[in-house]
Amino acid sequence: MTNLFENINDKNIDKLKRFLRALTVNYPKNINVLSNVNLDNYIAIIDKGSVQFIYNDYDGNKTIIEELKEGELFGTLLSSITEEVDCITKEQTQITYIEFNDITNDEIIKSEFYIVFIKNLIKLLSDQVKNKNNRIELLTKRTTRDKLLEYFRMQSQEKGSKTFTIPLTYTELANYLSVDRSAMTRELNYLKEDNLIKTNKRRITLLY
Amino acid sequence: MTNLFENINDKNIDKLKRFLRALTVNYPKNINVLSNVNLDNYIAIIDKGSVQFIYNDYDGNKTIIEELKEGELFGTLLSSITEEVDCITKEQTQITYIEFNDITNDEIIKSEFYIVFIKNLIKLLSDQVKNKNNRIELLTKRTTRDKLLEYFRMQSQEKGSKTFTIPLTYTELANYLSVDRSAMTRELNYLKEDNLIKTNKRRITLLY
DNA sequence: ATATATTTGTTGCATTTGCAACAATTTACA
DNA sequence: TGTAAATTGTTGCAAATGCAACAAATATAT
Repeated sequence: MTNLFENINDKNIDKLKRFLRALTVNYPKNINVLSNVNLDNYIAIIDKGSVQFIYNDYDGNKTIIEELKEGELFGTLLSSITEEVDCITKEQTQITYIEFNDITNDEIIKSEFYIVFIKNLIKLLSDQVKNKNNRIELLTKRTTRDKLLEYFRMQSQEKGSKTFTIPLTYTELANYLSVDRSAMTRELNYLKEDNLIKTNKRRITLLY
Repeated sequence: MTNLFENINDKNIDKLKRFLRALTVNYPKNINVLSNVNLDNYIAIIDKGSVQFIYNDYDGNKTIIEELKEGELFGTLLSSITEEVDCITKEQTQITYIEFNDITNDEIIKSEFYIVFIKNLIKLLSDQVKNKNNRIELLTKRTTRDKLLEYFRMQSQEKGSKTFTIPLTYTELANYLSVDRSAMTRELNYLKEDNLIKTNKRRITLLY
């Protein structure tokens, strides 16, 4: 995974951040991040840790919209951040905020590492689109079975093996695929009965 | 909608494209675009027209994955473009291809409109993420009813009115929401019975 | 203008799925 | 280490939805 400051040495990272007027904040676990942010049009990068975006229903229900990990982006530029959405740190988390307009401010564009930075940023944004495309591909499958099989196919391809360990808990996976967890467990059992997969905890083997 | 060459005059656009070694191609209707592309790691921008990405099933079924219009992006950088996917022009369409590495080639970074171009590109990519996020928000709704209501809410907000005309045919909408079209029609009827909406062709009025 | 293609409307039926309500197991942490 | 919290497993049931197979209405092309 590329990070925003890939191929820039530590000294220059500090300089770069100063030029960008970037704001880097360290949060403890379980902090509502958005409540502290007073920026206008910004991109936020998760340097370390992870956050959950939680949608608060009109009648008090909470839905996890997404979970972002190291290297992932959010911000007004990328998503409609509304009143109803909280962004909660899942662990100690460091986030860097950059104002959109500062991406091309006078100071930064003259620096010798600007090009590298821009390339990193574009790469990160592209990866973000790629991730979303993958999730959309899963979500558009009509049945839980197809969602699971497609997810396993992707994992298998990524890991280069018919056997792999999924990087999510089953609860998180159900959320990611947007299906009921218990119904998903049921479908996993059917897949096993049909000899399409074998599982051991979160270790999956494709049998076809 | 921002376009890649926003705020750059026509003369400079030509220069910019030359510097970027950008390839601009005009396609007639119903052409398979990807079959002609011989680039490595690229971003493609739809300058004019529209395309459909179509997934070809192992047993001959076709599914429309997505439809991209003017200003939207695709390419190896943004999506896994595989054997099974075709990209078909829906009308006469102009597409510009840019190699990722050329985004920061020596010639281009010295030009006076580079900054504008970079900002446009980042804006376009961000918009792309935003679009995907919106679609994901819809797709994660568990019922057709909720998908429709959320879609209408978004449209209503965007248009700033309780009455608006949806920019898709109902067939396309069903595809976008990934639900069966006939089941969607049924649900639309329920929504009308429940006095939540009124429709006239593709003109929707929210009654709440 | 007319034939052809596309979109829309409708309905029965089988299947899938969400939901609820548990128990059992595993993990986190004070 | 012990207790609380989170995750996983299971199942009955009602509701939602995909699918198929049409007819009707629009739109598109020659």
